[in-house]
Amino acid sequence: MTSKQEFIEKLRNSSLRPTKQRINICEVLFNRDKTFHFTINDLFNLIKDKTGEKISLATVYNTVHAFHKKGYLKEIPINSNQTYFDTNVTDHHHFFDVKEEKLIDLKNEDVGPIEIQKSIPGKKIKSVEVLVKLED
Amino acid sequence: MTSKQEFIEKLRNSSLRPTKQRINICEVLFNRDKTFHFTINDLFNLIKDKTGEKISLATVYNTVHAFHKKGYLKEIPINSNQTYFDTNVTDHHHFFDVKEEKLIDLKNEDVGPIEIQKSIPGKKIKSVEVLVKLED
DNA sequence: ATCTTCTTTAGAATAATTATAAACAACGAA
DNA sequence: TTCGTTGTTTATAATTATTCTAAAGAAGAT
Repeated sequence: MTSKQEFIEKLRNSSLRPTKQRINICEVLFNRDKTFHFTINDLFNLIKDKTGEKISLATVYNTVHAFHKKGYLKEIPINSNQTYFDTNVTDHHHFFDVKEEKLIDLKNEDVGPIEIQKSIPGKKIKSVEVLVKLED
Repeated sequence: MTSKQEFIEKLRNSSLRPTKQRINICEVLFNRDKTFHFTINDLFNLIKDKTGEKISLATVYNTVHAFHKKGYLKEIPINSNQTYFDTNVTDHHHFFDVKEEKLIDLKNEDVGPIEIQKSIPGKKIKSVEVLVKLED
């Protein structure tokens, strides 16, 4: 359980003004034990349900993008009609159950180290992500 | 160089009627040495340029989806505004240049072996794909 | 307090994709 | 070949996720 005050500090330290909306989003996203996969729409509905306060969809987009940019959220690379985000920003990978359209976390120790032996001049590696598709 | 006749047979064998449009798409997609990454829009423009015949965007969508379903195309799992497809349906990995929105193939030997040490009961691994995002 | 800057917001704009339904083309049987 | 059936193409409309806009509001600094 993280206190509201800690979220406020975290936001300030990130040059993000601690608004009511951002604090609410923090509570929904980061007051959790387990990692959390979500879409913008999931989050939008959860905020209404959990905080009882209304928020604009645009603000959810703005905030998620801001958090993503600051490295507090990670985008999960799967093709879907909606973009998925993950509160677990540590290097880790995913199973994707194709039939059930469900994401499952892979702990880092579940996947051996990945060596990339090719490089592109002028570019550096930003992330290395594995998607393991599952079938029955 | 694959002949038009071979495409016609391939289509028939897949219970897809060999229409002029589908054959044109086959020529653009599969008459190649190297693997080919594309979006629907890329393909739509290429068909106009290469065959000189007009085609409806809806037909390109229909056909790409049909080919994907039959396993002749693979969807590349990146989050982008557009969906990318690949004519190389074998397991392989990709660089994605985030700035230029460009995909680059990684040969299998460019990536060390990937060990997945977790399994989900009742499910088996269908594919293991690595996406390496690049930045400047 | 006041001024500046950042943030929220509703709604409009954009853009990829999917749905619709009428015209058309391929197929198979007679 | 001709006819009837079924599958396909097409233009266009509809849908949907996301981004943009510009005005109102809130936070921070002086």
